[in-house]
Amino acid sequence: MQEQAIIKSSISKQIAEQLRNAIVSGRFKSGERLPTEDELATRYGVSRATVREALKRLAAQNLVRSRRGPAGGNFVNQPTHAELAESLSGAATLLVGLGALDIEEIVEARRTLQGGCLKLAVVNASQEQIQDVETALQLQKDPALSDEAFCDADVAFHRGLVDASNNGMVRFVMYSIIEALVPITNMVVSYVKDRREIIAFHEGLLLALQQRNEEGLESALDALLDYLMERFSVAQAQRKQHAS
Amino acid sequence: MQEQAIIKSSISKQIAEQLRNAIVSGRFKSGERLPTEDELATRYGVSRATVREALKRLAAQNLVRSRRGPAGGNFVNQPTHAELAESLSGAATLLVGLGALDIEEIVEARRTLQGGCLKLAVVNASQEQIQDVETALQLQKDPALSDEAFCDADVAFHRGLVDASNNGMVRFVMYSIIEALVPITNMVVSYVKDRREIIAFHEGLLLALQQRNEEGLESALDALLDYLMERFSVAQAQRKQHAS
DNA sequence: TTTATGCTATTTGTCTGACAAATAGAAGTC
DNA sequence: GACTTCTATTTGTCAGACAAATAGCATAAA
Repeated sequence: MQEQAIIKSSISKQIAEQLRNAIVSGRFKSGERLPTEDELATRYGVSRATVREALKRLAAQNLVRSRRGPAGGNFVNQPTHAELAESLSGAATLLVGLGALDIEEIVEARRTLQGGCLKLAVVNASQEQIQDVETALQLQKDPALSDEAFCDADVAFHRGLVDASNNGMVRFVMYSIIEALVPITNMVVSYVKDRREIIAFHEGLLLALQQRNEEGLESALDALLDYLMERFSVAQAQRKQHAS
Repeated sequence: MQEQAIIKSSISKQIAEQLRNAIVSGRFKSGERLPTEDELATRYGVSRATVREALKRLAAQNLVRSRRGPAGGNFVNQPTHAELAESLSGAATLLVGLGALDIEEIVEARRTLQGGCLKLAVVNASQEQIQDVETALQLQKDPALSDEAFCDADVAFHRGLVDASNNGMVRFVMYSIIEALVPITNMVVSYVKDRREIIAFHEGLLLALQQRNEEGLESALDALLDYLMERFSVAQAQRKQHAS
């Protein structure tokens, strides 16, 4: 006898909750196919439209994927690291966009948490991971890159750096900070046309990682953050002037 | 001339993207009302059902809230800290539930990142925040608490600790780790019936915070994690035995 | 035998139109 | 003035339909 309580939220939301619980608790395993929408509809005694709204809620959380066709359906999605990073970065950019986080806070957070992360990296980084970082840096060096592509490459570089920590949770967490920093990099890159300095910092980081030199890594990253903050305030001032 | 590319994703997903961008970029301000579903439908040239699926995707991210009635509609939602924490914890528990993160990783992440966080806390914690931590601990001491309530109080205590860092981004990030640790605490609490040890560790943490003793904080937290890990492996072994 | 082609059934994606439910505001009533 | 009632607006849900993708099978061609 479960107390189903008097529920005030919409049916589609409740169904989304139930399905979500079923997935998280393992009643539907990863990769498995959910019942068809029609069947869910009859099972819950609602229309397909309602079921679909529930499924779309889950899809927004990358919990289900859907495919059409006879072998299609709604599948429990094992979120890839990329998708996780995407949803995290979504949350982070949202916070920045809504002004719930300010730039100083984000930079401070990065400074605060990077130490431990880098410590892990120098211990755990595999040769392959170091190679990945190097590759990312090479890509970033291409002068033909648009500003946007340069920033993407920048994100890839920093992600590579935290990937080297070889810890999924740390990665999960640091990705969101990296993403939150994107607006800064963006502004600096587009106002300060010179990319060489950023590249130089990155080369320093890579070198220190290759030498497994923790202190070098920390000071290089600190210097990069100093540089970004300084240029950022300049760019911000310029933009303010333009606006006036 | 924008290259609109050949788009392969569903219309409702695209609309969700567009609305999301409009919100994040500030074209719809926080608290503002979006156009009615009917209007969005005609504006995008799709049916209301499609618009609704898009809106439900956003609702799942706590980006919009909806109310019925003449003064109702879909509103841009400034996510509260609680809602953010909720969606983060959702992501974290999901990861743990799906087995994408294992316990050792999470504990290692906590060890890795706590240092910086505590450093901030000893510097920035306000009297009020210290008081909040103390209150949370008092609540946790109530022997009448159910196991579940005890774990909730545990989460509240640790959240209070990271709140003391006074940095929104750090908080955002550490909340997810705290949440990911819940399954451990849960298991330890329900198998090892003695709560006094956990409470004792927490008292040590509180005291060190009050004294703004960073090293004390770190070692206390380390000890707590050691304790949890040890009890956790015991509990896990017991459970395995039961299962066999 | 192998490859190519088309058919068919299944499932999600979208549309249409309708009604139910909530509710803010106006109008009417005492 | 306080209360009730009515009305218009908007989201929530429903039912049924068709479009689009696609896996599997049958068939035809090489």
